[in-house]
Amino acid sequence: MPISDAESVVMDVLWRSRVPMSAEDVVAALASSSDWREATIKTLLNRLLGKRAISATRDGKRYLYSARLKREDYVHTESKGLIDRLFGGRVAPLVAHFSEAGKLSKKDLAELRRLIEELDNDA
Amino acid sequence: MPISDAESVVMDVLWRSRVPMSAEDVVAALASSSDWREATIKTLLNRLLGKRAISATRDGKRYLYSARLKREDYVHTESKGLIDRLFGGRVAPLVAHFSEAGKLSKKDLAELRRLIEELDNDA
DNA sequence: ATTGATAGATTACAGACGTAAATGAAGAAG
DNA sequence: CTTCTTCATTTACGTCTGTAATCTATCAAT
Repeated sequence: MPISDAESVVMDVLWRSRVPMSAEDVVAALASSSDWREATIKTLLNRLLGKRAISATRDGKRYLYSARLKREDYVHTESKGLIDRLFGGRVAPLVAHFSEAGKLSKKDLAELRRLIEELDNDA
Repeated sequence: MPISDAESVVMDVLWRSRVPMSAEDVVAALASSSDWREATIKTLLNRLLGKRAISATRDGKRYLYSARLKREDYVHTESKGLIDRLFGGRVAPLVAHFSEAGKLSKKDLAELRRLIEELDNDA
């Protein structure tokens, strides 16, 4: 089952914490960046449980939630999906697209150069 | 308004044709790659009209549809959205991700090398 | 003019999503 | 033991999506 946009925001909170979090913790973590009511966040936690993207272990009265889906896997699925749909499944055309749109920063450029070089050296 | 996945499949057909197409043409173009009923495609065309992503000009009995939203713009919105959400808004980390996952083909590598070189030369 | 075909417009309907309120159960307080 | 509090679970509800069927208007044929 795919993780929805709203759900992924909650996942982000859990991914950032290496420790299991209570619902209250999650609510607190999102207090500044979102204006979701607590009930909304509870719903999202439950849907994520249903999708088995997170797990919950009882801690007395409440539960502690932690990510079960790995961020890397999520990122990969999403990215591959987009690259398959829009760029024929290859990464270079995406980079070319951003290059042509003038959307490659100096930093990007430098990092890409370093990456390529590194790959060339070790292949 | 965002273009949905199903709608984008119809857009693809229109993007590929430099000529306006009738609904029947679109149905024909999708016959092999999808198993949508004609009614479904009509619905999608109408929704795209509603979103003003395509335009229709009467041609006797029927309409001829053509893309109004440019593919480049669509691709850019989608790609930027993903890169912002998952890679801090920069392209290089996405490439790094695929590199680490061992998902950069020889072809990708070569193309990236060429791209970087070209950008270096002209900057 | 009536009838049949055809293309577009309207309606349908279940599931996902964003957003949340209401309810229920279990522990804390008195 | 009864009551309050606090979580979690259930229910809600409008919109969007995927997927179509049906209705309607118009053009062609008789």
